[in-house]
Amino acid sequence: MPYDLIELLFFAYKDFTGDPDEVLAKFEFGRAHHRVLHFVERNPGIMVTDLLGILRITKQSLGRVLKQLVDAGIIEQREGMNDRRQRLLYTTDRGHTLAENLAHLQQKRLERALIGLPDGSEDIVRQFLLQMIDPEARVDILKLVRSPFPLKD
Amino acid sequence: MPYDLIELLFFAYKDFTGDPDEVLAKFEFGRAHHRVLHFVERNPGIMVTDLLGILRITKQSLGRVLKQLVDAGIIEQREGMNDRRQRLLYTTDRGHTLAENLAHLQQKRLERALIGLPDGSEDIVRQFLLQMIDPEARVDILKLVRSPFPLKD
DNA sequence: AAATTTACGTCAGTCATATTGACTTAATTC
DNA sequence: GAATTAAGTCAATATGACTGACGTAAATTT
Repeated sequence: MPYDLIELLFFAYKDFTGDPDEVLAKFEFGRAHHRVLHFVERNPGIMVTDLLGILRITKQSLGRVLKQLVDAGIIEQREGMNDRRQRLLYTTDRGHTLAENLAHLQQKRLERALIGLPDGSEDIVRQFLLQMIDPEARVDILKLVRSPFPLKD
Repeated sequence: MPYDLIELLFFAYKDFTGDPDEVLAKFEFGRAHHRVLHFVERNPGIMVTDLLGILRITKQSLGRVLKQLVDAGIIEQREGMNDRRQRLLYTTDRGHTLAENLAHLQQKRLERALIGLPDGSEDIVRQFLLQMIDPEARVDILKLVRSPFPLKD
């Protein structure tokens, strides 16, 4: 039925990722770096394996991007206290600042998109987006995003 | 403010494009082919130049993908009647069928995502997505998507 | 204590999609 | 006739992903 929503989502997502892209380009980083930075920022001390699981990419794909972020002083690796095989990931101060800047751009766009919509629209959009996700993945993603509202699943 | 929406949108979009990806893989096509096919299907007889404008990619990027679609009998090129320089693009019967299949998958997912939401939610989502798009681009995109509802702006 | 598994990293090669810049051909417009 | 436009092409490059294989150290299981 809703044919136009396909296209609106396509263009909306394009602009949504476009804001960070401009900033990242100055650092010679791409979207892959953004994703890594974002999820490390949101999950300080995350294991490499778990990050791979979230991003659903291979170790090799992550490798290069992560190395560049570490070399640039954006992300820091610390040995696990319990398990010394682990290289737990944290953002540095610089990394934290960059991550906040990027998130801010996207939050601003989301806020602007909600302006003028009826009360409760944010929750409707939240619910909509959750239900766009494969049902099996929703529980895991809900834990990850720590959504501020009770979402009936 | 809404931090979780960033991540929900990320995962939602991933699954949204995931459905077509599986089908396209059987044809040895990728997402680039899908985008071209989609907009040709929706705008039969579109000029190459206009398609480039919609997708915002370069002629060279389009070139390879378009050639593969033409070779596979998915898209057809016809000389413009008024202007013989033009190679107007149309889907073939096969292309039309494939495009419908792919759109259907995405429509189904959108419909499922709207289930259980209050009346009027589809319009709220539509408005939200439109407002996620850069303001300057909205008018052009509205013409393109031919949205079934009057969108205030 | 030995064997297995896990966490992480790396080497090598490949593919898809995009880019920039330069150039050509044919047709249309001024 | 000159300039512009529509489309295509050549060449080189970059990003971000993949597969497959292998290595090392640490933890866990047997």
